[in-house]
Amino acid sequence: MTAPVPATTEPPAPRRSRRDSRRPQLLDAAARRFRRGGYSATSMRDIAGDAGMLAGSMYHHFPSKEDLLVAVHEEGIRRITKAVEEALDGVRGPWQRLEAAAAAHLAVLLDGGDYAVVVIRELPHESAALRRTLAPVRDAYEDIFRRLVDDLPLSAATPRHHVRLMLLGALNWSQTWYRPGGEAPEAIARGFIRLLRGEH
Amino acid sequence: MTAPVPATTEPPAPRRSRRDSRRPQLLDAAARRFRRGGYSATSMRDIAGDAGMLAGSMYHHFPSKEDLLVAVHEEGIRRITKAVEEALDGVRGPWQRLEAAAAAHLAVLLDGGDYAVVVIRELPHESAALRRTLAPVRDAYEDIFRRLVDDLPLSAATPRHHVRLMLLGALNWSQTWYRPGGEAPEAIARGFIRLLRGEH
DNA sequence: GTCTATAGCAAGATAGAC
DNA sequence: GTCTATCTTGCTATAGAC
Repeated sequence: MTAPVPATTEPPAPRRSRRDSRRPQLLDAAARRFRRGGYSATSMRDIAGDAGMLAGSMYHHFPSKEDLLVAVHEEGIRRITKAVEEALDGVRGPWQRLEAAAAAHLAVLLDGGDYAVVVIRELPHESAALRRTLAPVRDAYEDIFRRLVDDLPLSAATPRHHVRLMLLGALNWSQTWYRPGGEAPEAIARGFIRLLRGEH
Repeated sequence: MTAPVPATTEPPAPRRSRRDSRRPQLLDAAARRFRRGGYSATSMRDIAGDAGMLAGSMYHHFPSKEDLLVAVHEEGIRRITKAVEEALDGVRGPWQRLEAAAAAHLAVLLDGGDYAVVVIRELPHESAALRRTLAPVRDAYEDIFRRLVDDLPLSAATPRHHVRLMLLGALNWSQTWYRPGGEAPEAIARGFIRLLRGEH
């Protein structure tokens, strides 16, 4: 038996019932549907059907459709934050760090599945719960990029918020034109950073 | 009386009944609602109410909700194309032309009302009719920027599609963070173009 | 934990009076 | 051209059997 050590990694993880085994599948199905059709156009029947159950059964796992959206958002932000922080680990040089973060952001957004796309595209105007609960978490994520841009060696006259907004806008918009099999996320990120550095 | 000259400007304009006077108001209301709440979450009753009529009455003007969305898109693309072409008129110098187009695009998107926002954000995954009918028109609009980027004096090694995608992505994404009263669209466009030119 | 069954409601759309 | 009234369908969510 493992002694009750003070856990530093792996936070307590909200205690749910012993075997809420279908919850991840429901969340996956929801993320996929929300991505493809949007939140409003997706029905609980759609999601339940994808997970192999009937609509009524979902309410054992999630109390409402809105809670489902919040859960997808939480998971999406968790994944994208983790990916970016891991990509930054050990990288030195301000431009190199910005490029690493951009590449990781893009990789999760374009190849990392449905959660991140929902976070980026399904804006919180859908739900008041989303705004209240998740706006701070989103802001915390954007702060990573704010700090990376602050570290760049730019002239004092260059408005740094333009750099951040331009890069994040270009990255986030990419999910509208990207098609799997095209240019790799790392290549796109490298290209965008090169342009920002004025190399052309 | 005007003789039936072969019209070159002002295309025939789909003949509707003599006094379809409420149609513009309905279209305005729809654009506003689609922008704020999204297409799926907006009901015909919402739109009709905003225009001061009941839901059933709308069907005298538009045969379906989807037709309403298509009409909003058409009008939005028309406005944004017109604004950019007018902004380009008489401007010389490849970077100056790109900046003028970017500023006009941004001005319509941020201060120009609801139509353009719907065009940009309410992507055609909503409706098969949108994809078929309007994808070519959207592509034609993007071609304006493709040509402007082709005219830039860049080294042969610079991938020009990165320039176009980065700029349009940054511009289109701006409607997620822009707040009226902040930096003017022209200033944002100028800042983005300066970054692309490598001036920092 | 999933099912059947259904309550309760709002949606898009139509018919016909005025 | 707008109204009233309504049809039909689909939705979220709940209750209770198994």
